[in-house]
Amino acid sequence: MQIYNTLSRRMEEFAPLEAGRVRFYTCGPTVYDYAHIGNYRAYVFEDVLRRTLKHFGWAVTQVMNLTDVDDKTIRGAKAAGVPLSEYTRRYKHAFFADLKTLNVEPAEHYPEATAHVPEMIALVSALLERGYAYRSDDGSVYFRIAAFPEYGKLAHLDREGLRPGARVAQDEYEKDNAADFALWKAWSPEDGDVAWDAPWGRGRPGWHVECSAMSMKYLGESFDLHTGGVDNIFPHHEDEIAQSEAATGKPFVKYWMHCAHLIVEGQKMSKSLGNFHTLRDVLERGYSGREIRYVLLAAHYRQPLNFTFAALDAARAALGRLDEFRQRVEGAAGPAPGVLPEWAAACRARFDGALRQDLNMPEALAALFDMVRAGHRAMDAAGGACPGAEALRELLGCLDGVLGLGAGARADADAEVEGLLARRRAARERKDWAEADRVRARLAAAGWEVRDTADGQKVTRRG
RNA sequence: GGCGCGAUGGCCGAGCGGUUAGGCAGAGGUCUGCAAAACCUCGUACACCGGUUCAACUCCGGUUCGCGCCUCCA
Repeated sequence: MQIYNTLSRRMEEFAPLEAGRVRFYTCGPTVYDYAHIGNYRAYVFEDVLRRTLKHFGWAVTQVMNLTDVDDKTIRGAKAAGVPLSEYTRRYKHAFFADLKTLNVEPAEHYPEATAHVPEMIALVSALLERGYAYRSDDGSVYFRIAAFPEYGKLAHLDREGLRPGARVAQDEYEKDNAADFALWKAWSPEDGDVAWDAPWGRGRPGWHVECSAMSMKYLGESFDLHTGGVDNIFPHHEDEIAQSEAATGKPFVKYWMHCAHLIVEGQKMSKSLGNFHTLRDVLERGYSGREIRYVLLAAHYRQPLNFTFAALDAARAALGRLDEFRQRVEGAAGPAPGVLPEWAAACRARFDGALRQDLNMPEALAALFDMVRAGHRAMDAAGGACPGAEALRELLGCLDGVLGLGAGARADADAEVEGLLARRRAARERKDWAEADRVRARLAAAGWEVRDTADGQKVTRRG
């Protein structure tokens, strides 16, 4: 498959270092708060990527880190008056619950920063030994970018472009060069009891070194794929490359993929605009994880995505259409395996082709919807019969292995609903349309939609 | 200032040098007791100005507007 590699800024044919297996690292959350839908766009993108790799037959080893020590987590724990680990545990659990809501497949490893400090210390030691890092008077350790000529190759920044910006913290006067970044931060009183002992002093690891140490531990010194949001390109991923390649002398990552941000109702998501949404917020408005997932994956990952509630409504309708088709196929499926109809085979080819083209999900979905139309038409023409329904059902499952949209909630009618349905059936048999419509209205009020089909009444849960 | 991205029909959102993207919403129709679902038909879409070309939404140049990154935000 073709993917767009941020490193080369062009499309490349994807070929993992080891045949048949993809080693893949994903920057995970900093667990200091609930993640927002922008974060989940990245995680859903990575999930679709992971599922696509598996769909094309590669075995996948994916690692997603959990940053559970940094300025924000320390500050949060302090404000809450609880130990750091207790504070972050809550958000770790929330994060995994959210992934489940969005039907994101679990990665193979979720290493926590606080559990890998020895590995980070080893990496920093190697960088010190090789002359790529230096200690400051206060016991911090910095990476010397002047020692790594390729610094800037991912972000395509030259050193001239790295002038000190307004955001450089004032307390970083210890650095030789303003663009040098911290590998190790010396303990300061605000850190409280959050500290580890290193040969050069007490403190805590810098953020970038965490990803280098943990990715290389689980995936090796060189691996295939590293992903994240575009905002991670610089400095985070640039710094990871510098640290890792300086320490090992080997290429760090072969392909880098970054997803664009999302905006909300046409505007940048921000708390002051009141359009900052966590996943929980959106669920509370009555939308399902499945609907949110649909919206997040329906745009190409390298394009900014405009997240709107109108789009969620459209997603609900689109998913309803998919569910309708699936149910019709399942209803038509018999025991004979059958042969996949031609229109379905065409869809499969087009769907796969779209994925191979740098994960073109809009095109893949277009293929799916075209198949839905062709399928209904074929079944209508055949009086409801569907030759090859078994094979078709299997295909739908296969495509959903990539999409992860699953089946709609199949709520079972309870006794009361069954009773109403029986009443309506009787009314219809004696052509008492007024009574039939009254019962339908009652069911609708209870959230059930009735449809009269050739096979009798069918109810579906609405809302 | 540096690097980069975008502008598509009411909304979302692909794409390609010439042939229907797709979804949602809307209009008409078929079917149905009525609905619903499904199917059929319907929108003279590609920011603006030039240029290249037999042909440009698609390539090139410029303009306007918007956006991202330039030290720890997916």
